[in-house]
Amino acid sequence: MFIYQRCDCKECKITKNFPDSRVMPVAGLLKLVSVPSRLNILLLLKQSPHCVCDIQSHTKLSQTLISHHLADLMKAGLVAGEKAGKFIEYSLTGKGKKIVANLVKLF
Amino acid sequence: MFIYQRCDCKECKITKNFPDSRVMPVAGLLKLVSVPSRLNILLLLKQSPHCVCDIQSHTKLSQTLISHHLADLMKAGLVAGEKAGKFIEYSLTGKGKKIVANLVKLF
DNA sequence: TTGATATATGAACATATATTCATATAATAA
DNA sequence: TTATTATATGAATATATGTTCATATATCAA
Repeated sequence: MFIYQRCDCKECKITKNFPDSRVMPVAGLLKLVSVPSRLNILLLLKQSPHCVCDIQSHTKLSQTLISHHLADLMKAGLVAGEKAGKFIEYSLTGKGKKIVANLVKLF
Repeated sequence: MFIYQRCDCKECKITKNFPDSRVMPVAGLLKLVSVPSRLNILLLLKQSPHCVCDIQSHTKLSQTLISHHLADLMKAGLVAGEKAGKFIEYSLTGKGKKIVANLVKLF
């Protein structure tokens, strides 16, 4: 077939190295951190743990939006929350730290 | 103010280190690479340069979609195209290589 | 020329999802 | 208890954008 004659990667390793099953989860993570408001929250948590109201005081984001984002980030395993009396301290998980560390290199 | 009393990061370095002007461009890049079809194209180009029809033969993406994505990736400076007769060979730029290299660490 | 291949592009469509709104729960303070 | 603070959550809305469709240009082959 003509097309394959012109193709450089004759063994076509790509689809083996990066099948959909591997690409999709990563794309999901990237989509999660690609939203400015969520990225801001992650950068805040990289500095130190914060409760929702702390995040509010550092940003222009609404309480509701922050809660939603934190829920999403927890579901993805990037963030964990620990109850501290009236507050809930949110912090990066190991996975979250690793990812944010890689992201910061893009700045 | 109450909120600041509870806040761990008293100097509030975050907004200085990561102002919107720095966060937004990165978020834009991340959004670009967070789309599975675009991420697939980048991973293909990481392997070696490809023309549109090569990418088509490696994926299930339509010619039109590939062209649109490549245009977007070029606009962002991640990809460059070089005319080779009837074809156009697309490859990662330096910036593109750097970013894809960091992304691969997330796999 | 004519036909086929390779690619680009603007408009339309479809869909995902960020954000807000209204409201509920839980804990603390008075 | 009541009032206030901290947070969560489902539904509704708003919007961005991925994808397709129709079509145009350019190159090469016959």
